[in-house]
Amino acid sequence: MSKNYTDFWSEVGIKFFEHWPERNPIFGDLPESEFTPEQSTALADAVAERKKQIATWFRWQTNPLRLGRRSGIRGLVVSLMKGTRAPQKMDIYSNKFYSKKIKHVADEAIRVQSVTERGPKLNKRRDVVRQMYEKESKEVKAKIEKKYCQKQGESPKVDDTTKIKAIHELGPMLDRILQYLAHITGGWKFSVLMGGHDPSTGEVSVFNYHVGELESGAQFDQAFSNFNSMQSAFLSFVKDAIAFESMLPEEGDNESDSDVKGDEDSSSRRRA
DNA sequence: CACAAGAGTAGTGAGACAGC
DNA sequence: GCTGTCTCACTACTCTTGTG
Repeated sequence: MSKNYTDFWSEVGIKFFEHWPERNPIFGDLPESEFTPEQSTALADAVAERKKQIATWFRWQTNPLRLGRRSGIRGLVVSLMKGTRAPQKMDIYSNKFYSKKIKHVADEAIRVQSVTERGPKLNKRRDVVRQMYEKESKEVKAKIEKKYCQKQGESPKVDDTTKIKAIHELGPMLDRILQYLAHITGGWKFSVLMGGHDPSTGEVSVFNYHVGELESGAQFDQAFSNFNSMQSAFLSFVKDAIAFESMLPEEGDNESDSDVKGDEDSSSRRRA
């Protein structure tokens, strides 16, 4: 996945500084030939800093997390595929203690140092969290450490709202995936049967999705005369499978995390 | 094959903004 | 006014690729 971006960043840098020369905001109209060595160094540092900022901005613009927020479909795909980075100890510490004891310290630091920009403010808060965590007692650190270890192997929790949203977006999501698969397989056709408990109705629902059609426009479900009976058989299968699953013992998540809410409740497991 | 370098990802809280 | 989304700068981490 790694690519050589050296030329790209050089080009971006050239274009950017053509439009917005870094020396303008620092030294105004003073020509470069009149710079002192210190000013030249300061300018070089500012340019390097600006390049870093541009790279960060570019990465943010192409960050799937951000893109995922834009549309439900992509967002869902991203949310299904995410998970390569577990929350860090600092994240857990902040999450747990921010409002209780970090916020007022951070606010005070921001006020004293007259930080006004959003970026530097965020950095200050992160800095305060880091410093406070370092000064924390062994007990607190041990707690955070324990939680951190738990989070590493933990699957994301899914509540009913998430499930309903995911079910509603199955069609468009599958469409994107299957269209892509059809493309890279050189035109394979797909028929997907899916079903399960639908929290929005409380019933077991089944859906079908197809890629590929005949000259008449008919997809597999229309082209195959017995498709309805096939779907009925699948519905029965799903119901039986759900009934079987409900007889299995609950998965051990006994080391319950009192902070985690919205866990799947037992009523939603008693399916149709 | 081991290592280094660089690219990509996920997350943080606040504030701005849009839409209802 | 409320709610949800986007943006900001930065870092720790993972993943991929290049090099010796």
